[in-house]
Amino acid sequence: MNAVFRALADPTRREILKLLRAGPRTSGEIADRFPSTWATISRHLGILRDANLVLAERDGQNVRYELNTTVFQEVVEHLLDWTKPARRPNA
Amino acid sequence: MNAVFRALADPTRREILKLLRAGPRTSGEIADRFPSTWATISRHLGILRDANLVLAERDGQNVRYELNTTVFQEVVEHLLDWTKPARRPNA
DNA sequence: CAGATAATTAGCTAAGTATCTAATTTTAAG
DNA sequence: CTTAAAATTAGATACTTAGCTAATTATCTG
Repeated sequence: MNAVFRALADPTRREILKLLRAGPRTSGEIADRFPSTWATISRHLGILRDANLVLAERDGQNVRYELNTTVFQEVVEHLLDWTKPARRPNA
Repeated sequence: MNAVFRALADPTRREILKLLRAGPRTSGEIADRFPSTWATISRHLGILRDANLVLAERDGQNVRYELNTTVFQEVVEHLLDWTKPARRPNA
């Protein structure tokens, strides 16, 4: 879970995730949309992959990335927990 | 919103938030629970405060910190958006 | 296999951050 | 006003990370 939060801490990576909401994209398609180098974007994608926020699948010469919505759900549940007081009312 | 995600990226800060789920705590009470120095915890609290994840209120010699659940809700809604596909089904 | 395209990895640098100790502020009590 | 307790801020250092260029891997095509 630490990797997830660390991955979400970078604005470029959050933009990548936002882009992927529209559907799977190849590494190159994603890199085209950002001012950074392809290599830099590739590194970001690696971090998102390690955090399991995206899934990667090679398709010939291309690598296709897509959102892993399951992990998002987990993060949301994690945070929702924090909006409620803890079980024991020991405040 | 960037400050919020950056604040959540640190495990110590997430632990502090978890602790505050049980109710408001003073700076000293929080610092006691962690191996780091009081100064370090104070700095973490400042970051959480800047991100609006916690609210601080001075009470005599003490400063009382409490969760700002409103901001948590916002983060959750932010993430929930990402679990659904974007409006235009242009995948 | 050779060449081209897609993508990642390696190595480096600059900027950011977590932590510590020491100094400073703030409030309360004698 | 002086001392003490609570908390933050300042300054320094070690570590991490985002970004670049260059090199490398992987796949396809002729």
